[in-house]
Amino acid sequence: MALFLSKYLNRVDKKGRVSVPAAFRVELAEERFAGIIVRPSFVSPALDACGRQALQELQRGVDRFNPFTEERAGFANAIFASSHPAPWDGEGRVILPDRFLEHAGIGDRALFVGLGDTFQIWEPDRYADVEREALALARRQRAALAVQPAGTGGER
Amino acid sequence: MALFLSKYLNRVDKKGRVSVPAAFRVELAEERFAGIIVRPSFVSPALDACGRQALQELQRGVDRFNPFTEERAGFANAIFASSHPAPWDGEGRVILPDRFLEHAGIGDRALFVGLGDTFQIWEPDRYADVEREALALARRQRAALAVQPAGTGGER
DNA sequence: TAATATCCCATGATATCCCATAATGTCCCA
DNA sequence: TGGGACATTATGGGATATCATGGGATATTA
Repeated sequence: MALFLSKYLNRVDKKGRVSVPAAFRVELAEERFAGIIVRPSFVSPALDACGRQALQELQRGVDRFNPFTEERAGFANAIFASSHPAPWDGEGRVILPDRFLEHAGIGDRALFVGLGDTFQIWEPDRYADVEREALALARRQRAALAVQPAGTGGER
Repeated sequence: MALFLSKYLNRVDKKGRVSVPAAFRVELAEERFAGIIVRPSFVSPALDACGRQALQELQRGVDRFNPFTEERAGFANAIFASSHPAPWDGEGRVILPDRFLEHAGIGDRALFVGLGDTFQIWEPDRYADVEREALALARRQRAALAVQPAGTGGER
């Protein structure tokens, strides 16, 4: 399974292209689809990204709901309609839709942030604040992480 | 299997033609029938669409009902009788029946919305409301999706 | 034969491909 | 262990292909 680590700051050129960090591309090398799936985060001014397989597994999750129900439609809209496939070119660059750049406030710099099985894309300055808070929270709650027995997890 | 993602806003020209987004056509490239199957959604002012194969799978769902029951007839009518095959031309455009356009309130703009294994076609302004509610639902109920088995998560 | 749909070609905008380059990393061997 | 050769990466830009769109000409159908 993919494991996205560390942070990478890349430029958005005037054609709108950004390099996906080589380390992230390696994690996705097995995928059929040569690129990433991006969507605006529900909760932050940032973009969530992952490989296509991860979304296909979500499809199975949505399939559990009965067809023609509001619940199912709601989730499908939130997940699939807002997710955009961004294939990369020969150099590993993708183009992000304008509406996504606006959501994240991204201009000509994009910060790729590894989050384990997914990663995010941030406007660098905005991320700096969030990171400070995240670290503080992690310090306060570190006990909660330590005690989880191996394997049961599933919850995040 | 086909996976329809993202949203695409296309124009309906005065001949009634609309381009099916290239990304969607790629998902349907394997199908025998070169086009899409469309029907008015029976819950929203929108059109449901998919490839021919997906409809064949719905057929199997309907087959579970006993023949000659009202239930079965009801679904069969709702699904098959109201489904219209729309072949695309050399440029990937289809013509939607007038009564469908009326049902969805579509004038000269059509928004194609990917919903995973199917997609919908909306009048853009009408869809905006749906999207807002879907995102609100997703924020509230994030957990319902994240906990799906296999532990792959992917959602945050 | 009228109305409609299909085919075919043209066009501008946009994305993709391809090549070049500088900077950084990596490797290998003295 | 040092240092030079080589590979990889991020980045830039020009040429090319694709896409959505428009419209005329031809074929279908009622």
